[in-house]
Amino acid sequence: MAEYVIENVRDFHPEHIFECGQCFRWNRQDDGSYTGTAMGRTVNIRLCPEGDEGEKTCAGKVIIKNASPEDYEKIWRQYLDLDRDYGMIKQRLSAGDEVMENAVAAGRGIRILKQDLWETIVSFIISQNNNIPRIKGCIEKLSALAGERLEDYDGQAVYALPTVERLARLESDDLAPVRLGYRAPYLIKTARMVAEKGLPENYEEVSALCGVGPKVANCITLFGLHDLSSFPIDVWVRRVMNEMYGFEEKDVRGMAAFAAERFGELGGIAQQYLFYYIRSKKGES
DNA sequence: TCGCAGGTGGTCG
DNA sequence: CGACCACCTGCG
Repeated sequence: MAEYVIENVRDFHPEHIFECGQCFRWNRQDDGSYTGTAMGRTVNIRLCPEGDEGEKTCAGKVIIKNASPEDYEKIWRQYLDLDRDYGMIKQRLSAGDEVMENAVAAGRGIRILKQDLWETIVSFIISQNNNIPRIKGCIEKLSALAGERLEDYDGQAVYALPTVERLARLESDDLAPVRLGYRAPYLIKTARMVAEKGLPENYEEVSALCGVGPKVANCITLFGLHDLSSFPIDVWVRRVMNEMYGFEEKDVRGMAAFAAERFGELGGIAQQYLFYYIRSKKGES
């Protein structure tokens, strides 16, 4: 199987990237690498740390299994956001902010993936009031039920997420095997809205979709529209803001205003460090 | 058993 | 507006 090797990558760690809550179709392998499907392709991604500081700074070679040089230039370079200087971003976020300094140290290899807009819409509608293993299961089942079959990987059948058109023609009952619960009608309604009016282009249009409130809308603008200033506030971020920045648990307005003021255009990236940080701390206890 | 998991839509006052 | 509250589902 073809491998593509990227030399001298910095600030990149598969575990941080694929476990920081931005995506649901990447799965950890025994060797610490991640296998996943995006943009119609299935690949495996791993980091080989290099140098004395390699492990600490997340620097080294990134190896993409099942990718050609053309795939890399056309897909993965953008998808993995490899042209952005995260070292600089981390420095700016950490300056004068001890909480963020620790968060950045915990999730130092995070990068914000440039995901497909429709995929983020479907994924984050499913994510509401739900847990990550079940979200992943739902997305897999939904793809197997109504998605296009892609090239097999490792002898396994792989399916794309259902298209807007396909989903728009289905009824909620058709999705019963996916076990989406009350989210099934949200998904169908949203697919019909998008089939009718096209994909949303800003926060307001994203918010108009069915099953999309402020939290999911911010996830979609951040991960699907690549607006890095978006700052999704979920239970975990509320927890960090409460425990580390001293906000009242329910003061979401105050948290949003603080994030806009403190993190500005980097709000979304800051959110990912905070999310990864608090979740990794919880895993320790 | 029952609360919880990356919230939202509907319905009150 | 803002504060409730029901809601599919599966797991500990």
